[in-house]
Amino acid sequence: MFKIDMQSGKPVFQQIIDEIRLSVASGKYLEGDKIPTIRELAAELRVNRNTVAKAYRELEQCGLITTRPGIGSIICDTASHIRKTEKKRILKEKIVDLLVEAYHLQVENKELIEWLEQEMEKMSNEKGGK
Amino acid sequence: MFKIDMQSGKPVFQQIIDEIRLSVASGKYLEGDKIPTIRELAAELRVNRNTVAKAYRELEQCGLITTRPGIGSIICDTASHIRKTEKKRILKEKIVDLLVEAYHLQVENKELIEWLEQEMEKMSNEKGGK
Amino acid sequence: MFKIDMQSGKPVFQQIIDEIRLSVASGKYLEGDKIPTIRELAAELRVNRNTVAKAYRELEQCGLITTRPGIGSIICDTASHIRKTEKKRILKEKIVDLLVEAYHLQVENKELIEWLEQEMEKMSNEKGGK
Amino acid sequence: MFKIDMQSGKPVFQQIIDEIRLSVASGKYLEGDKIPTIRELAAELRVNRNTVAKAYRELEQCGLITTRPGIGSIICDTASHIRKTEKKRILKEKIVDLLVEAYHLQVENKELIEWLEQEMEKMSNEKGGK
DNA sequence: GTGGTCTAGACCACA
DNA sequence: GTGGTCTAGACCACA
Repeated sequence: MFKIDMQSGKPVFQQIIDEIRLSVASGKYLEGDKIPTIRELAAELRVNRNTVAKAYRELEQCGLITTRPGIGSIICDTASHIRKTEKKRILKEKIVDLLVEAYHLQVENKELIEWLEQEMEKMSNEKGGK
Repeated sequence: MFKIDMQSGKPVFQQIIDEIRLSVASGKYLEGDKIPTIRELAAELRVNRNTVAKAYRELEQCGLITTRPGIGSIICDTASHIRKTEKKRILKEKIVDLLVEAYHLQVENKELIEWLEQEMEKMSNEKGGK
Repeated sequence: MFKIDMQSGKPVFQQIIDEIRLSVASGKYLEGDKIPTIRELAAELRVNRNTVAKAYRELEQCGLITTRPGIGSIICDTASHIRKTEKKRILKEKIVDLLVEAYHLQVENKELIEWLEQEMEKMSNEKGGK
Repeated sequence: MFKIDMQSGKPVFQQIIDEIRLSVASGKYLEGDKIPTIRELAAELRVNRNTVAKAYRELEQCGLITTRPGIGSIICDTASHIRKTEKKRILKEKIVDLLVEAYHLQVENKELIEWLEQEMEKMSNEKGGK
């Protein structure tokens, strides 16, 4: 599935959240798909069950999955109903971060957009191939 | 100069780092410019001297500023000598983050690129206006 | 374990760094070994937790240990991948220091080498005895 | 004469002390030689006069130079009358430092001794050539 | 006046 | 239980 990077500094529970969100965004998981149980994923990633539980709890709270005790978790909703201005605020913050980093790495705007478009295509291919 | 958001969840020292990196990226600071002393910035932002010192220490360690006891700190190097493959790795990670977020917020690729280009223009204007 | 000398003029955090580097060099710690937690070492040496944390942060930054929140710290890498010329530069500086000191103390070169070899043997004995 | 490295982290006054001690150890200065006045050296190195004054004060206090107001400073004594056990203590500390560093840089004992002997020869040549 | 070191102590996130 | 962040405040070395 995916690997946890213990050296990365990013909290383990956050890595799990990010990976599951990526799986949904790239089409690996579709609405209604079952995802691994907390026990299964904890065993596979060799992390504490509480850590996986925390990740699932947050994913549930933001509406991406539903966890039913005894059954497991399923992807429940890929639609987000946040207002446009809020969306713009969230994404602009990430965009500025990206631009600042690119500036310090001395990467040209043109090249940055190229890489962005490559990743967009890669993602939509993964979805198409499914 | 800028404000610290105590509610944001982002550590104060990290906000300081991000703001100074942004100031360099947007051309507000140029190589050789003096930045506020630790004491000055701490007083202005109303945070502890140690917190500013921590931010400056990290900025120094990654080569953006030089701090000399008894003198203060200056912007010392905006050129980064990281290898191309490494640059690509760093930026692709941030790009994927951005795309995942955009997907979940149901923002079209086209719109995302538009917003990115707006921010690019805004930054280069700030530089030009200097 | 070891003692902190509050009179020595050498900063406490630096003494901690030096002692742990010595422990690794003399074979007391091997790759993968757990070292005391920040809290434990602070209690034992009777210094502030922040001071130990600073020492550990620097040891981590130069790649000798890995610290993980909630877990503790382990020795992670005794191999240094610095280029030969760089190694020579670093050590020659220390060698010149040593020779200047020996000159002013009027210690003969022959005697200095003798003492050096004694220390080398002492260290390798500690490793062998492990 | 020599350069001050403002980036090195070593205090400026300490760099001056080290350089003058080196000059004596390597035979560049002999007993009775005049060294630059505080004003001259401060001008040449482009550092604060107080900083040079501090270095000279410490050199005088440990008996290496004599400063006479209005006249300047001369090298006055290269003989140190410290007891043997004290000498050994001072040098052993520096030797252990050197060995720990060499270990972490993965430099063999044999090679380290080779480099030490090279520096010894270099120094004695400088003296002979005088 | 400047940054560096250190303390005591509070509160938080994570495993 | 572990490390991380932050504060208020003291004292020191250096320029």
